[in-house]
Amino acid sequence: MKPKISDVAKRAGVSPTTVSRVLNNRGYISEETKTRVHQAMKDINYFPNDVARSLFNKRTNVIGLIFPTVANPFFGELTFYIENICTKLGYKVLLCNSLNRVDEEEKYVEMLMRNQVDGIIVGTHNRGIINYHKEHLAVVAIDRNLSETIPVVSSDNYEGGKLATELLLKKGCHHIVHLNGPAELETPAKFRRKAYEDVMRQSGKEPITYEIPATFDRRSQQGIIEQLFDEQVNVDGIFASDDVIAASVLREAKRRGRDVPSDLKVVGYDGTEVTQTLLPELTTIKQPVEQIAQQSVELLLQAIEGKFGELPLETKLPVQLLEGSTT
Amino acid sequence: MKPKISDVAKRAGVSPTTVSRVLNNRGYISEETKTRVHQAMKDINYFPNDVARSLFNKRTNVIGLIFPTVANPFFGELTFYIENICTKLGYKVLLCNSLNRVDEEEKYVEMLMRNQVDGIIVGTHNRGIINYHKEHLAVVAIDRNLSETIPVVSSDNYEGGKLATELLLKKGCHHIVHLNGPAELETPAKFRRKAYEDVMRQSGKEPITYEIPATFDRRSQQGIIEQLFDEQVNVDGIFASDDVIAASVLREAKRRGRDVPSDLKVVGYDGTEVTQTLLPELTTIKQPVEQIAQQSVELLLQAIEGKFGELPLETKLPVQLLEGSTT
DNA sequence: CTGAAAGCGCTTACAG
DNA sequence: CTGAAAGCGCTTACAG
Repeated sequence: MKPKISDVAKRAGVSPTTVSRVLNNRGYISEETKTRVHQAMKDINYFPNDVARSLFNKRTNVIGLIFPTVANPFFGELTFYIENICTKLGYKVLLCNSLNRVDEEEKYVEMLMRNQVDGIIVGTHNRGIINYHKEHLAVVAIDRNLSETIPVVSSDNYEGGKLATELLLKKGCHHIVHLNGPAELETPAKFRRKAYEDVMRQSGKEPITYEIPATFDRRSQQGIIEQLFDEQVNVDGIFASDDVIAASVLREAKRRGRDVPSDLKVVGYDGTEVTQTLLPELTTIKQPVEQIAQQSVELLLQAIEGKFGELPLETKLPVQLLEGSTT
Repeated sequence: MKPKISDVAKRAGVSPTTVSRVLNNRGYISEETKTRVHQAMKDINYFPNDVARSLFNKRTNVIGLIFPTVANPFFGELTFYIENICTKLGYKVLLCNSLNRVDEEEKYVEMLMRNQVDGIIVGTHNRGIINYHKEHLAVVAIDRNLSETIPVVSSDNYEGGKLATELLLKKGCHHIVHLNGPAELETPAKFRRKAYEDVMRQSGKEPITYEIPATFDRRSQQGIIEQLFDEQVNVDGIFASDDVIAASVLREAKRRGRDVPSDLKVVGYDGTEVTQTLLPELTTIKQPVEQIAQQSVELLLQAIEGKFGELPLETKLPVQLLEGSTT
């Protein structure tokens, strides 16, 4: 059996109350008792049971993370930073990969509620579920508009879309196509699309957007990309919704004998460390991943402390154009 | 206030005991009571508190994951699969990214213990800590020998190292260098090195291994790679310890005007989806990531159920050579 | 078929 | 400075 507080108490010859006080450094305790208790804890290799503590305190110091998949470099890196920051601040991270499937997300949210997490950071697209439980839940969204009252942290998507599109124009592209997630998702990524469309129209060009399903399913992504090449035979510039998609575009281009960048120019989005290492040639818009993590956690902790009204509903962080050799 | 079982009981006009029974589907309850209780739960939007349940049951259904960093595609993908499998089986995942730092791992293990996780899957190198707590802990290691009694799941590292080295030889390389983690870590990856050395010696060549620090620190990785190129001026084949390192090698080769594959051939290790998409040219040894996840979770659950003696201490899963254009 | 009581391991007023 | 009691929200013998 694992030792408990009463075992420590017995061995130190004090009451459980006193052991608890030593543990929490609360109230006055004589140095001598303190030492005896500490020694007893060591002797029997005692560790406090945080489950019991949480039950009493109504505070678990656990936060839930719901992302499509940490297998994607952007979410992997984001999760890494968030977890690190949380650990430093005494919070633990319960991880959920929903692949953007609505039914999964529903189950995850319920699971997190049952486990009494103090808050949730969400990077998936589902609006309804969170709202439903809102009263009891501190929530921050990353790059998703979940509701009118949930703070959103994101990169400056409009600026990113603008930088990407302007670069392609500057480099002489005439027939530029954009790949983006489904329009109905209402994510701030729609501002990437908006920027693309604005810039295109300003220079008298017709914007064309192909929509990639949100399910992170390679096959359907590949399908859309092939469709794009099939239908847009004159395409000479592609602004992809993320770097992995951009990589698939490069691959398909190669397969079709299109030379990059002379024949076709490609810009991605995200610019994670891994992408930068594996595919440094890719021109991309770099999101400030660590800053996004930092801001999200900070806002969430404030929400947990009950400072709802004072939280900024929108936090836009600066992007950076990284020019490689695909443009 | 969140509703609790007694609130449900009051509204349904029964005792808390009965509500608990309905919740757990235990014992005989009249259909009518069941319906009334369910209705009451709906009415007041009741969710069971799993913290209280865990306290009573001495079972949290949480498992801890300790990996260097989910920002690395291999661990990101592995974590994705593990989390998905766990969720299907009713387990939740508490995530820890230690970057292989021993002091962090120590803190993480203690944190997981305090949180009464049912088991831990470890993919970091530290031996001591886990042993210390062993009595109370179900543990499975991925690609790490943590102790003589902890089951290890890994890809067939020897076979992988053999395939990689033999391919480089077959392609006509004379001066092949291997990059691997620190030898003192005692990970099964040392069999990659062993295979490399065996194959080299069998063909009358001198094996040369450069050691990459385990800290996932780009700068020091880059330092070693530059050192390799500086010192091994005739190098015409490199077998890297993972795909990200291999990508850095390719980059450095380019910087130095070495043409791949005519001038220098490169083989990586891991072959994750992301690598395959971002850098399909890379020849690599593909680990069966999903199988590794599946096996690890299965073994851990068996360990949790107390079946220690019967567990295989070594599970080696088959690798696959993926030939790209870097060899 | 249903309920009152005790207890999971901890903490915090309250009393001394 | 220290301890006995009550309670966090749940579950499970035990009794009826």
